[in-house]
Amino acid sequence: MPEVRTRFAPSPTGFLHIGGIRTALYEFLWARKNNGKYLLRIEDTDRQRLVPGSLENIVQSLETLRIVSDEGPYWDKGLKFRGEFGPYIQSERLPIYQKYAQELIEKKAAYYCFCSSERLDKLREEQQAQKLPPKYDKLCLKLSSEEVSSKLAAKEAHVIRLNVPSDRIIKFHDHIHGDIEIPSKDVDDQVLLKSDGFPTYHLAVVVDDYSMKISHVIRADEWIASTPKHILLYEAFGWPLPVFVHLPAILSQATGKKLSKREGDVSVKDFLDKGYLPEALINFLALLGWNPKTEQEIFNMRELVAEFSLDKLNKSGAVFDLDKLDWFNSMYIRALKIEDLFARLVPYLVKAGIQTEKYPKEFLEKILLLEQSRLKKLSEIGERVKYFFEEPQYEPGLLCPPARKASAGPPPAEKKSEKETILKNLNSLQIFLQTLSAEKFAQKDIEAEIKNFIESNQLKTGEVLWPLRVALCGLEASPGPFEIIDAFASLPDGKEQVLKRISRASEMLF
RNA sequence: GGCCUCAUCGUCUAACGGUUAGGACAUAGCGUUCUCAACGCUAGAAUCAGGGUUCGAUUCCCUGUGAGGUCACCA
Repeated sequence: MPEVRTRFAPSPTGFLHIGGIRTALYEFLWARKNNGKYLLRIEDTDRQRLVPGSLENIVQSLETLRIVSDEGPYWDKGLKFRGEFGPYIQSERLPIYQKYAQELIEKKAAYYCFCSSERLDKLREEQQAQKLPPKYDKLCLKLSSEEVSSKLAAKEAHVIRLNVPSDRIIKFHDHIHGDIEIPSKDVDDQVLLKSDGFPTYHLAVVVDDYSMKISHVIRADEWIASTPKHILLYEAFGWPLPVFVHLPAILSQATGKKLSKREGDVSVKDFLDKGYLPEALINFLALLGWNPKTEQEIFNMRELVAEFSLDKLNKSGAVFDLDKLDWFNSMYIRALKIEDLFARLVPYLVKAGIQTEKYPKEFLEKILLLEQSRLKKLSEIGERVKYFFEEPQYEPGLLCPPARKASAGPPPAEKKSEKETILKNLNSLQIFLQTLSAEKFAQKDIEAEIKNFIESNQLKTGEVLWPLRVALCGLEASPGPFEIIDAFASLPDGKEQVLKRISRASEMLF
């Protein structure tokens, strides 16, 4: 069995998008699983669509996600290359493609075409008007060799086209879909070498996959329709076929169609910026089109390598479900150790305008820990912990706890007396807390102290804790008051801040 | 339109031709609880349709329907 060699071959036409990542992931996993090689190759043969910076984005996105290539470009304070089958950028391999294109001409598997784009457009229009599938009419195939030579000598613009026979059934085997047959009459005489001397995808991919000894061509299933062209090329060259693995598409939640760049926010960078962890993204994507046939859902990269198999790949397209991604993300956020949580979250605090350097690390760690199990995305942190850094703004009415749902029957209690109770509780709590030393504000003490206070004064828990909590954070939903006080306690003026917020709440109610 | 591919809860998906069609996300309810989150329990929710083959089809075959992909000097 030859060495397993896979490749991910994106075009630098923009940010790497999420579907590409899944393809790259499967290629990577399959190579690792078989102790083979996974390589990255850049397919930049379309000069018009090149987007500056996208090559760097692709390379860096893959590295962030730990999909590390054995050969191809990588980033190390600049773009570098490794591997013995280079160059790994197609625009640097032009002579190779031209040589092979010549070979195809000689073998009569391809021919020169001098047709203008105007003629091709017109031809296409006519065919469409007659409801025929648009195809090149092989006009230039009728040219004599003398005519071709003189046109070439006159430097007429030309391309090289694949000469597709009209009467064949082209068969190939796909690892996921099984045998696929496509009549050659439905296959166009594809341009292989463009008039600018660059190859099209079809020539370049076949030449490179062969030259780089690729054993498994794993790619999106939108390529199935053009695979017959590739088969014809392999045959013409007399090269052995790689294993084809056409992956089902990732579908948009909104449209049910193939996820596309036009829908926005599908680039890896967007997800990373929003605060999705690379591990969560990988885990989620791995399960979109593949599953281990067990009930395990959480996989790290090592486990994925161990479990991955091409046989467990799915046939049908999978909808990209953001809710499920959010769930994976929150699972991974919760699993983070405090140092890691701190390192990943602080940049988002900074982004939210919080001057983190002004606060003790212990304080910041405590508030991050408070939110750890509540976050779906890292980017949510700023808004959630804002109240620690500025006076919370809220309506006085929020200080009164909402009626319990259980007591649906009787009309809401008289607001006024409730308000008075809350005010009274807040005031006596204030006095009580003043008598406590600042050290007692740490959680294990403050919880006991306040609970004791409630009990000895025969107060209702909800009528003390709710207003206290709202006074501290100004939010309907938040972590518990003891935890919030505990966080404040790691500030030099923590006690004062807590008391100040309580007295402010009292004033609002008064 | 031609060609190709696909079809199990809303979503991701399990199920040697024999299961009360399983799990997860989401949703709802309950419990815990000062609120939220987390956690625990519970509920509803699916085999696209019609024909075969078979003692028996989610599973195999055919037809239909639906969805997606593709038909460039783009990848």
